[in-house]
Amino acid sequence: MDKRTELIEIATKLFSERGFENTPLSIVCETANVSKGLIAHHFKSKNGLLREIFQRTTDLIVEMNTIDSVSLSARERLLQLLESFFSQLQSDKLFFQFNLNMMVQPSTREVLADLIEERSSFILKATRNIFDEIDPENSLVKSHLFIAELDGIALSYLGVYKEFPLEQTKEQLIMKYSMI
Amino acid sequence: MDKRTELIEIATKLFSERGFENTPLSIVCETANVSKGLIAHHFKSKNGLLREIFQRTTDLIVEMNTIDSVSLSARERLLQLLESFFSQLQSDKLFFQFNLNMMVQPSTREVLADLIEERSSFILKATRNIFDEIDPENSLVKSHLFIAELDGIALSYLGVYKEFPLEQTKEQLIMKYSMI
DNA sequence: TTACAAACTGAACGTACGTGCAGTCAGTAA
DNA sequence: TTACTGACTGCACGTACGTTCAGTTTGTAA
Repeated sequence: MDKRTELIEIATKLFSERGFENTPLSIVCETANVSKGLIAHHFKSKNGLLREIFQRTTDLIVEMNTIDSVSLSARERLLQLLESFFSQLQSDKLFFQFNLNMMVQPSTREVLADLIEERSSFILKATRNIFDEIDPENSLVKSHLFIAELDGIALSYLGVYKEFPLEQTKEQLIMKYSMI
Repeated sequence: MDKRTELIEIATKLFSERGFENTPLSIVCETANVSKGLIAHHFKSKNGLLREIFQRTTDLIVEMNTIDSVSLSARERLLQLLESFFSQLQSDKLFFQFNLNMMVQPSTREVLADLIEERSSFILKATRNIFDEIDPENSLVKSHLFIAELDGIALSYLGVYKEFPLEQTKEQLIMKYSMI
């Protein structure tokens, strides 16, 4: 594999597991069997590497939210969104760990400010598209609440509550949003 | 004021604003006008300082959740909990910033593992007490969902969405949980 | 084969940071 | 006054880490 993309994959994993600040480049290099110089060459700096990784995860999110927006009712799209959220949450904890990390930590938030802004406004717009069809009057609040709900679930499931009942929560939510 | 508690207050603020890893002791000392040695003397280490701060915020949470649990119906307690959550969220952003930070960042999570466990199990138990009275069958799932909802709102309001409609969200939630 | 660019190495530099420690100073009990 | 304790200082040590850069290798087009 391309050393460049290999570096990105390895750094993504390490940054997710250990946090950005707590992952020295030396460990990234060790794991990838490259020299520090190569990272400078490809990404200019540690921050540069981070920004590229974050951008890639944004691309992934955008992709997930745009493939299927055709010819489905709002409720169907909502349920599909829930499905993909929960399956992603189960299959790729690190993905959420990474994103939560970046959003919450002040130092990374600064580095990524513009990219975070871009991503979150996209997510809000996509969600609002759905709720506009369901309850145009309150679509803004309901979108925010929906997003917050999912983020909160990820937060609880990821680290705080080891015994978080993911399956039952999913059922609850699907029930709730089926009757909307 | 006591230098010790002054140090705790200053460090709390700085850790909240800048994150733990990104706040060298030198800055804490500069702000408090003390030497590094004093921190070692009182708290043994930077981690020691962090643990004491975290413990104090836990005490605060416990206090908030226990004063009023007498002679009110479950629904009333739930609404009261919502009230105090939202008023706290508006008046003390840093409090939530700090706690989210500690929960999400892998390195601090490790340092605080036992304290986090202790705190979160307390919160779950307190919340479950309420939902046991409302819907014993699903009290576990509903408690988790409730907690996640609030955490998610804090997360959105705090940093990701500058224009988060806090007032309307509060109204929505109060409405929803009044009809429970 | 030559020439040039991109990939990549390795070592060195500078510095930022947590910890340890010897020592000063203030308060207090005998 | 003496002796003891805890608050507190200031410096220095060690080291971990990001960046830089001169130089080497690899790939590729002419």
